[in-house]
Formats: sequence, C-alpha cells, structure tokens
Amino acid sequence: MIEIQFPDQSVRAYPEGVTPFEIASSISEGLARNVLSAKFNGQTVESVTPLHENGKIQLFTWNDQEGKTAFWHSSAHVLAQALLALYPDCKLTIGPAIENGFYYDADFGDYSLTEKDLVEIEKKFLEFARQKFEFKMRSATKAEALAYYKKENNPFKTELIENLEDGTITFCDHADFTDLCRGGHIPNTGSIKAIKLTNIAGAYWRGDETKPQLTRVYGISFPKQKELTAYLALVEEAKKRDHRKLGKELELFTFSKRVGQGLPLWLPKGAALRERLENFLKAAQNKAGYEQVISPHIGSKELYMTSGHYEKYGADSFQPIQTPAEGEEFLLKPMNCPHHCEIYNAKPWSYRDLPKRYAEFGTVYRYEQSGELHGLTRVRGFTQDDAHIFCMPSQLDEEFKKVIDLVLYVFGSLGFEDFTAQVSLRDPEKPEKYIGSTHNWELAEQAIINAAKEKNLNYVIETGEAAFYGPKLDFMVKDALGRKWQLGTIQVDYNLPERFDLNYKGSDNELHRPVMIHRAPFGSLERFVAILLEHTGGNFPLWLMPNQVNILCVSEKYKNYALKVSNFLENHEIRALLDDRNETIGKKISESEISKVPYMIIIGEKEEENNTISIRKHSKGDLGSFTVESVVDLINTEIKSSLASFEV
RNA sequence: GCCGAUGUAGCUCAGCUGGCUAGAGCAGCUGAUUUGUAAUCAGCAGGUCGUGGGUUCGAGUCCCUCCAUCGGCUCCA
Repeated sequence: MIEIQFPDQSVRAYPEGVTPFEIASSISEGLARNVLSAKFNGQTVESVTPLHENGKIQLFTWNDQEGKTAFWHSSAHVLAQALLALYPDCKLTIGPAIENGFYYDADFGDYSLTEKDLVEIEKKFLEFARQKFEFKMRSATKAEALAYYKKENNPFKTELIENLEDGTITFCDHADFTDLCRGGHIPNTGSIKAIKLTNIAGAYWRGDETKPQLTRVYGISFPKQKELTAYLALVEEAKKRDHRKLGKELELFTFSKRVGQGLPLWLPKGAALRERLENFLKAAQNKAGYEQVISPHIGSKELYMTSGHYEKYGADSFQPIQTPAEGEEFLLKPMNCPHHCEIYNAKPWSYRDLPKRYAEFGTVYRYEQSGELHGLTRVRGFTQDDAHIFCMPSQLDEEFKKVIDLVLYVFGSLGFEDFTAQVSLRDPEKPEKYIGSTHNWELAEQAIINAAKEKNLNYVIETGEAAFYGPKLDFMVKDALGRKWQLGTIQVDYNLPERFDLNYKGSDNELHRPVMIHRAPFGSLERFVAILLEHTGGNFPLWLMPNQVNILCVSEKYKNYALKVSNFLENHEIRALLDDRNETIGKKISESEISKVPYMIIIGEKEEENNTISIRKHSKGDLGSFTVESVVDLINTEIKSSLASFEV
C-alpha cells in the first residue's frame, strides 16, 4: 500500500501501482469522468501512470488551467493524426498547447494549405476523437527514436531527437499514430467533443528566421459544443472592442495610404484626448521634480554612432538623410536618449544638482517591418512620454522606486488593474547581444529586482528580453484579443553615460559617472491610447472623454435656453456639445448613446419653464430633473473619484 | 521581410458558376415635420469595383504585378 495525500491535506491509502484515474474513481464517479490530468509530487503524470510511492496528488479537470493544457496538448496529437491522414507526405514538427488552444507546425512541401482545407481537417479530427483512442506513453532509446523518424523521412523530428539525452526519450501512441512527446495527456480522445481550427499561419522552424518556414495550424477544442459556441461568441464580442474599429467610429485617429503605412493621423478628438493625457502626466512629473526639454526630430548619424544605436539598428532603420551640398548624414530620431545625454552635457554638474530628470514627449521614427505594423500598437512614427534621470549610483534605488510609483499612479488613474510587471534580463548565453561590463549589468539587474520586490509588484522574470544597453522593468497589458503589449517601461543604463562621457563633480572634488534611468509610463501615446480604447471599449474615464456632455433640445424652440446651459457648462470647464438640429429627441439620444458620450442633458418646455435640466446617463438612462449647478458637481465628483492620488 | 487571407460609395455590406446603364442601409444634401428619453417622412446626390497589366466578343467576377489591410511568424532601441 502507498499513502496518497490530497490538496486538502487528507491522506488515503491505495494499493501500489494505483493510477491517478483510479484515485479519481475512488472519490466519485463524476470526478473520474471529468479528470483530465494529474500531478504527482509536483510532476505532470499521465492519468494512467501507475504510482509506486507515497506522495501528493493533484487531479485536474476542465476548470483547471492544467486540465485545459492537457486537453489541448492531447488535441494537438489528434490534429497531427488528422493532418497525416489527409496529407501523408507532410512532415510533422511540433505542436504544443498554448494559452487559448493549441497549434501544430508541419511542412507540407509544395502544397499550400488554405482555409478551405480546414473543414476537412476538422471533420477528420472529430472522426478520430470520437473513437476514444487512449493515449499511451512509452520510452524509446535514442537509436530507436532516430530510426523511426529516419524511416518516416522526417528531418525535423530527427533534429529534435539529436538534441535529446538518451534515456529521456518518450513517445505517445494513440490509435496507429505515434509522436515524440514528453507527456501530459487526457485519458482518451473521447472527451474532445468540439474543435475549431481558427487559422493558418507561417512559422519558422524553431522560431528562426533563417530556417525553413512551416505551416502552422491553430485550433481550439472543448469538451462540449456549447463551450465552443460561447468561446466564438466571446471572440466576436472582443472584436467589437478592437481599437482600430473604435478609433474610426469615435473619430480619434486614421491612417492614409498616401501618408504612408504605420504613420497615424490624429483627428481633432483624438488629438485633444492625447493632449489631456500629456497634461495629466506633465502635472505629475512637475510634482515629481522633472524638467521638460525639447529636442529636434533628426540627429546627426554620429550621435547614434556614439550611443551605439547605429551599430545595433542602423542597417535595419530608415536610412540616413544627406544634406545636398556637404553630404552630412542625419537620422530620423529613433530614440530620445542620446539627445538628452547631450542636454545633460551642456554644462558641468555637481553631486548637489543630482538627480536631473529630463522629460520630453518625443516623437520618434523607427523602421518596423511592414508585416509587423498593427493599428496604433505598432507604428513607424510615435511619441514616447520619455524621460531620462541622471543620478548618482547611491540614488538609483530610490529614483527607481519613485518611477514605479509614478507608473502605478498613471495606471491607477486610468483604471488599469490587469497588468503584469516583467523584469527583462540579459540572456547569459548571448553576451554578444549586449554592450557594457558584466559588473554594471549585475548592478542594474539587482537594482531592478530589489525595487520590484520592495514595491510588492507581481512580477515575472524574463531572460533575454533586456535592451542591448541595460535591463528593464516593463509593464505588460493584454489587448481585447489577449495579445500582450508592453506599455510602461523603466530601464537602468550604465552604458550611455560611459559612451557620452557624462560626469558630475563629487563631494571628493573628483569627477564621477552618473547612472541613467530611461522611463516612459505610457510607453508611447499611440499604444497607450490603443490599449486604453480596448480596455474601456471607448468609455474612457470622464476626465479624458472628448465630449463629456451632449445637450439635446427637444425642439429648436428651446435653443436659447440650451445655449445658456451650454455657456454655463463651458464656463465650468465641462466639454459640452449642443445638438439643436431639427431632429427628433429619440434620434438625438440614439446617436449620443452610440457615440458613447457619458452624459446627455435634455432640454424642452418643462426645463425652460422651471429653469432646470434633465440628465440622462450613457447606457443607464434617465436620471431625472436637476439644476444646472448640480450637473457640474456630478461631473466633478465623478472625475475626482476616478483619479488616483499622487504624493511625492 | 516571410506564410496565408482580404480590398465594391464617407461607413457597414449585397452583387450566384464572367453577360444590359454596379445595388441596399446608415451618414450627406434639399424639402416637409417642431418633436419628451435608442433611429419622422419624402426626394436628391454619391462608386474608373485598391493599382497597373493580361485572358476574353465581354471582367467587380478569371490570371499576374504592385499597394494597403487582416491573422500569424520573425523583429521591437
């Protein structure tokens, strides 16, 4: 007998060789039916793996992420089986579970798979799934594994196996299909009741641009048809919050083929919104001791050679502009840091002057590959809410934490709660990607980790994600469709001060090197507005709204009174628009609701007589009759309550 | 940049396997209506069917080029 401990700490005895599935059956028939995967002593095991020692068991169902992962991982096996059945010459590579579903990469040779083919593949998939094939793991020696895929003439699998240690290689069989696999399956294919192959894409073998491109088939599967239907409805709903769609509908920004791809044009409402964001941050930065600076949109090529950016990105950038007579070379400014270094260098500094905090809403231009452009989230010209802090090494920790406070204030005031902090460190295996001494990198990485810990950030560490000159703390958020984007960023940099020979006179009367912090709470105004649009669905916080109030006249007769109301609001700094068109009140309300204006003031005979107004709240309906003064209070109270407080 | 898909009026879309002057709703303009909490009625106007080429008696529809967009990959200072 062995002793099995459950997550609630209770312990039960089972015969040696018991499987997780049998354990589930011993608890309840329902659990046995629903159990999808299991962990034993923290290790993922098959639900049919016999257990031979005492240990802790965790059983997972569809309600657990682990259960879903096993479900989708197993679905990938069935997808591979279906692909091979329909396209016997295709070469399978890998197919993992992902956050929402799974994919499989395969080489179809000269055949190019299209969406029309997906229907057939789905059919084949379900045909296999229904047969309740069991997933069975088996070990193989390296020689056996290689022999199998040599016979299959599959160079991709062969390459994978070459890199594996002999003795650790396992296969998973179901039906007559077999695949190289580490494990983690559901008991059998029968529980996969619904499948949707969502799209086809190209993907490079092993994620390497220089290697062959494979065809990737994405899919998602469910234990019930109903859940697939609900999922697809959810995706449709999310598409309505797409910032590209809302930006057009709300007249915030546009693009023009003639201006050029990836170059956003801000329409009046969008520009005003953006300006409010800028003013909001400027006010906080003033409080926090920042000074505004301004730098030009181009800079001499030499500037970026000094900073090291030219060497790193020069070849893949917009190419230098040359002056007609002298042949001098200038680059469109791709980042503000080198300019700010030269601003720092404009005069000598004492340690008493530090930290210096230079802020600029700096518009920069970067050549992004055409296939990379995406609405406002990835563009070729954008404005960073940039600032560079030059401080003594002893001030670094405190300055870094102050920046975190500022970022949290910005996120708080805009209702962003759903973000993760990502500590991006260098990849120790690829030192050639980075500049600067190991010692400085270690200092900087430690400073960031300390600050993240001390500020109680919920952070994850990603190696290999650092900038080439230093590690970063990035604030990541998801868009409507769950894609991750970086918004705020804070970066520690020992390298640019070195390259620009920045210094200050210390108390010892010697010259010392300052440390530099790059930071941008929004990241870029473009991306920030995009994500804000998707998070709010266009219902921005009231203080940001292009129009806060629509004044709607029941008929043109009440225009004069409406004008008085309009002027009153304007004098109280409320953004109100008067709709005195010859249209029915129903139509005006409908249009106002569609344009998401937060408040409507309705003015007719009653209101004019009693010197009142009636208020309707967007998506809520009629609030009743009020004085004009009370509207101002209502709006100001709402604005105050939505803004976080910022103390320095 | 790579793989795949898409491109018809300002917007959202219809136009079947190629066949008369390319349609609708919304928005716009004109007129009537002066309206009470999500769309008043009528009329008018609006398109070289993304671009350039080709096939054909005939192309919005088929083929190719380029451009842009969308979904991924790669990249992201």
